[in-house]
Amino acid sequence: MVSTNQFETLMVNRLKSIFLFSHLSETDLIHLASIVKLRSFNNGEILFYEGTPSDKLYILLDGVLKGYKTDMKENEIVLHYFYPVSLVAEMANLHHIPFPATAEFQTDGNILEIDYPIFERDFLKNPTVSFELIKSLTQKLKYLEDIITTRLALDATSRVAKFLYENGDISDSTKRHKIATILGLTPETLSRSFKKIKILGLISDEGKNFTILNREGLKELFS
Amino acid sequence: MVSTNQFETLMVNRLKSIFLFSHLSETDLIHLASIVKLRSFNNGEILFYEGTPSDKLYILLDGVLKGYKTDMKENEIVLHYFYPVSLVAEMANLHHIPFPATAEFQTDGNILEIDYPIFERDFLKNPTVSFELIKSLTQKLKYLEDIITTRLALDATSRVAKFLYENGDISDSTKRHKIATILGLTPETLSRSFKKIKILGLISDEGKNFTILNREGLKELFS
DNA sequence: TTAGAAATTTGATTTATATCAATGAAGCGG
DNA sequence: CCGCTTCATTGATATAAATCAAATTTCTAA
Repeated sequence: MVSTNQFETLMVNRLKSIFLFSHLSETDLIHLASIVKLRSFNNGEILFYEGTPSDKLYILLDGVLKGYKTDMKENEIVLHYFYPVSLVAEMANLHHIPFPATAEFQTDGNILEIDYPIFERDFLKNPTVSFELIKSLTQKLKYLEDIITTRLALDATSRVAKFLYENGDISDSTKRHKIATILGLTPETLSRSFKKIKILGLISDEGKNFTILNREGLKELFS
Repeated sequence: MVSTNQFETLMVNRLKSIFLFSHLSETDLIHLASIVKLRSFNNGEILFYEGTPSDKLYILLDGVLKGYKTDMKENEIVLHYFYPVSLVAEMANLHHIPFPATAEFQTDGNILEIDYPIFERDFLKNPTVSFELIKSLTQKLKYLEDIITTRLALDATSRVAKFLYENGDISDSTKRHKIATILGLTPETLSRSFKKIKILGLISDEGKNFTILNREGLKELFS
């Protein structure tokens, strides 16, 4: 069996490999190691629910996490898919407010859970930490801006055109249902929009896969 | 006529009174004063347009500024009303991307314009500056989250109920048209929603002013 | 390889809200 | 105080996308 010290060393090394902590001193890392916990989740498990008070800061180390809100008809509004390594919902911590959305694992994954009050007191003033935090926050602002642009300013077909323009050939293997959720559409509407774009000659489909025939034409549809 | 030094002193004092810079050293303030410019705007003037490259950081000192995007039918999607003292669109600067929205003055006002590249190089690492920046960014994230919750997850009547719940009696003098814009509704729909809520007995109107009769009832409508 | 399940497409209908049109009420300058 | 302009309300209609219901295609596992 390994001793506490060995655990500590392992954790310190793991922490050092995370962008947010890469510039911390050895002393800081050891202190940090004492306030974090590694947790594993299975596909489908919930990390936290919308409205839950937040006193933990989460960093996604492995797996894919979906952040979503639920509307009046119990439909999911997907805000974001998180891929490792990301800070999750740090805004809630910083403002001491409940989590604004639900986070659900889409694959098996691992989370680094940090005791937030202590982290705030001892690490938030650190320039590298705050700089990385700023980067993460602005990235999230960009995502939300984009959701607003896409979902409030564009109609169904324009949203699909934008998606194709931005995600190109990646969409091949992605389930239509998932694309529909990302775009805030029903699968039926998505299908009809794909058809319109096909008729315009901007894409063609061989079987299940799309080929983009006219990328600039797609852009025309949403801008 | 005042000398350069007197101008500098005036500017330094003005800067010191801004939360973001209140903890800077005298040396820093003098340096900062050399990269800022004070600009006045009239009601209706545009500070920047959506899509314009951003190399200035703006701080709103006086007046009210409206941030909005434009949808496919040329409708405004109001993202935010800025009141002094606020950072404006810092996200664009931090990520070196074009402004994501248009900013238009709703009253006469004053802006402090900062040369961003120099500011980033010389001030962004300052712990107080970055801390205030984090606060401002998280505040904006909250606004955007709220827009998404309101505009994507709630129907018209629920949005109005939420607005009444959160803004209470303030709405008295506010033009219906402005409320409608904030909620992303047409004045007609807003009027019909008010009527529904009136029939439910949650509010009453004497002439132009509303009285909230059942605040908890309002909450029930949107949660 | 094939049967059954799941995903996608297509068509018909419904729904919420925008739009269009008209009327009524309130605020304002003379 | 009056007429004019702006704002708010009400009613009728249009529209985009959701929902409901099949039909068809694709995937999967025996």
